Amino acid sequence: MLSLTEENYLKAIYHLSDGGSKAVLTNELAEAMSTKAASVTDMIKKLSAKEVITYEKYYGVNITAQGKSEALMVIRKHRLWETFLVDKLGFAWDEVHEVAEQLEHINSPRLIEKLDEFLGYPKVDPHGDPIPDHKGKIKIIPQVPVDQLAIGYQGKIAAVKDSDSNLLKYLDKIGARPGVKIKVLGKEEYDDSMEILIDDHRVFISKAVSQNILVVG
Amino acid sequence: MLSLTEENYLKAIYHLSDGGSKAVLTNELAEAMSTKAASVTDMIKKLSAKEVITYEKYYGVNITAQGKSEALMVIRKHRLWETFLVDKLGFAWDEVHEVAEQLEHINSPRLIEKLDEFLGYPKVDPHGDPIPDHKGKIKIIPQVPVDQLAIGYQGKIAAVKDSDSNLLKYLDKIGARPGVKIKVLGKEEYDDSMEILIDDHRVFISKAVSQNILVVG
DNA sequence: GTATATTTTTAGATTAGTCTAAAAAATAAT
DNA sequence: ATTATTTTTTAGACTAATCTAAAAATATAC
Ligand SMILES: [Mn+2]
Ligand SMILES: [Mn+2]
Ligand SMILES: [Mn+2]
Ligand SMILES: [Mn+2]
Repeated sequence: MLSLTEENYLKAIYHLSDGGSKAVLTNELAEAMSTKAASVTDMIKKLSAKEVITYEKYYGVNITAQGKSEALMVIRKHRLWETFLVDKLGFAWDEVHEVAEQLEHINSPRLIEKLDEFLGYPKVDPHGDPIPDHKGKIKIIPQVPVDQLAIGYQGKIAAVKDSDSNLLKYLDKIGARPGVKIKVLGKEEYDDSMEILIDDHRVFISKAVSQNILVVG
Repeated sequence: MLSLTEENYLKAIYHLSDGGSKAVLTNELAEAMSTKAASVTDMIKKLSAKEVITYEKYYGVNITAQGKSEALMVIRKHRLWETFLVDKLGFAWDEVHEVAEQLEHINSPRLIEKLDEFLGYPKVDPHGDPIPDHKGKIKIIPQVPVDQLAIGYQGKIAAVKDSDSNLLKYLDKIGARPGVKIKVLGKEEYDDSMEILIDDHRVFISKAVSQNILVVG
């Protein structure tokens, strides 16, 4: 059984390791958790005692199969609750992340199964992120940020980064939502800004924005 | 700002004091919180520092106006979530209390207002308990437990105690739900059991049961 | 009205999560 | 191959919430 804080650490480790494919360093975890390296060292000792990660001194942490499964359950809850807030309660997509950060820690398997059913077993959350199923299986779609695309690329927006409310408000304003058509028209070498077509609408976006829009790779 | 534990203590104080109308003793609070008197004394000091209760050594605690308002907000959330679980997710009424104990601590005023709207501004929860409105106003209906009724009493079930799952399953089986007609036919002096009519259905109930069915006083 | 029993409070410890400051290990630079 | 820098770990301390055991206050009994 993991505490709320342990769940948050584990989720961060899952994300920073790209789903378990690489080791996570103490400092990047400290950065992600807005805490100090010393606190991270303490916590990773506890998490490795609980066998959700493995830990080699000075070389970072790796998530175990069990840890991955627990992290995916928290992510499942987070994304189901975000979907509920948008689809059923009429929240805007920029208002849900903070509340979901709380709701993801509610412990009731029955609640999550019922919620999933109530929502019609959604495959993705309001930001385009895939929702793990009740077995913890997640369909990882390889996603590429728009700033890495070549001129002339045509495709569809797969997802957007969901943690910054102001970014989401802006993306909504320019119509950059999952599923919408996108085409790269030009790149400005000077400041890495881009000219793109969103649903046949021409817009100029800064690098800070292009990094946060993801298309299918 | 109150911690989760502080919220739980305050809620217990509100209930034990009958909504603020009498003082609560250390030991009854310890009993209600399944903890030790020493822990209660510590917590009481913190709560009175936060001015949600007043505390006189050896004479128990009283809830302040601010404390009452905060307790009512937690109760509002608890009962709205219970209503959501039953009405929208299809939970049985004996399955919701434990989950609501967790959900009641989610902090998001917007979430609660949206949830209230989504549920159609319900007046009572699945167990017949009144739901405080967004101002914290609660319609206190004076309720009397069935074991205190005289033979011949006729009326309607107002509410049932909601914390024991087995009791609720049994009440459901005999049809004892809020709003259902009830009539007292007889009382057995020997064991305080009663013969009652529930929706024109004759049943015998023990004292343990009759204490947990409430009618309008 | 003194003795006994009950209730409540204090004292001292424990655990989870966090912090700052200092030591140790690993990496980079001369 | 030393020295310097960066990263990570340890050491020691703090807060919230809990506990047991002992002391103090209140209530009850004779
Ligand atoms: Mn989110
Ligand atoms: Mn999301
Ligand atoms: Mn309840
Ligand atoms: Mn209830």
